[in-house]
Amino acid sequence: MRPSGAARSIRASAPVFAALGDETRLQLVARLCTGGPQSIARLTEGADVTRQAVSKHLRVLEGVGLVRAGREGRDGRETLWEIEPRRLDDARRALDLIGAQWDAAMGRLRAFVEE
Amino acid sequence: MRPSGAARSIRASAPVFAALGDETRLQLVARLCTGGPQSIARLTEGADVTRQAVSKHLRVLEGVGLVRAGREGRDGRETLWEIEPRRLDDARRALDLIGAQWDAAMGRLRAFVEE
DNA sequence: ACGACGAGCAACCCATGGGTTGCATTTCAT
DNA sequence: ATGAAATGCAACCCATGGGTTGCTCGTCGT
Repeated sequence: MRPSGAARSIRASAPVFAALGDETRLQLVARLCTGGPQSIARLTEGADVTRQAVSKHLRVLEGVGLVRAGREGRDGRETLWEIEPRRLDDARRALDLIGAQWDAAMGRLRAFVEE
Repeated sequence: MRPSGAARSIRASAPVFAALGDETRLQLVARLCTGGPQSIARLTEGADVTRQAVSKHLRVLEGVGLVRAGREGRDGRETLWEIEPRRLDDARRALDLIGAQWDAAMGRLRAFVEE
């Protein structure tokens, strides 16, 4: 992959990091991972903010594709939200890419010094 | 590691994600990885913002430990900024942790279904 | 049919954040 | 010594973001 492609791919994942950058939101995705699909009401207990705040955060996470409003549970009034693990992988890959570039740079440096 | 420990560790890395969540900042760390330690002036070319903006962003990155103001170059007036790759690893580990919890949850689900 | 539950919508508050401009400071080159 | 380069500091602007409250709406249980 050409560096410019990598750079584009990295820049593109900034919104995902931004979404993960809020403590409440990060906690939400963590809970959705451990606890599986959950309703807003259930997510609100344990979060120290209002249900509305949780709702907003879910919309943000949905906006960057980290979370999805799944099919409703058997209870018609509640909606179950679930993680979209692929997006999580994307973010991880971006970090891997950056780290790899760094490692490559270190390798070049060592090669240069030992030359 | 107990789940509560993992949760704490995950929450703690929210600021790092927040720092990476800005496109300009993410680009900065990418460039610092590929290009090695660089001065503010050099980083400013190629970034479509003011030198002051770049400076501020570097402070932010420094605040979360993603970047360090290294020893000055041979030119006494310029300061070289370099990546702190350990912090990058921390962030990656946090994502791994979340992903692992998800995978474990999926494993439990499959086990339950196939039971 | 009525009350409780889950959730959406809208308005509002205010702090933070990204960005800029202007000026001061140190260091280097000539 | 004088000017240019690299940076810091400070004030300011304004948009966004996280949070709340109040109300409405659909749905379920009884």
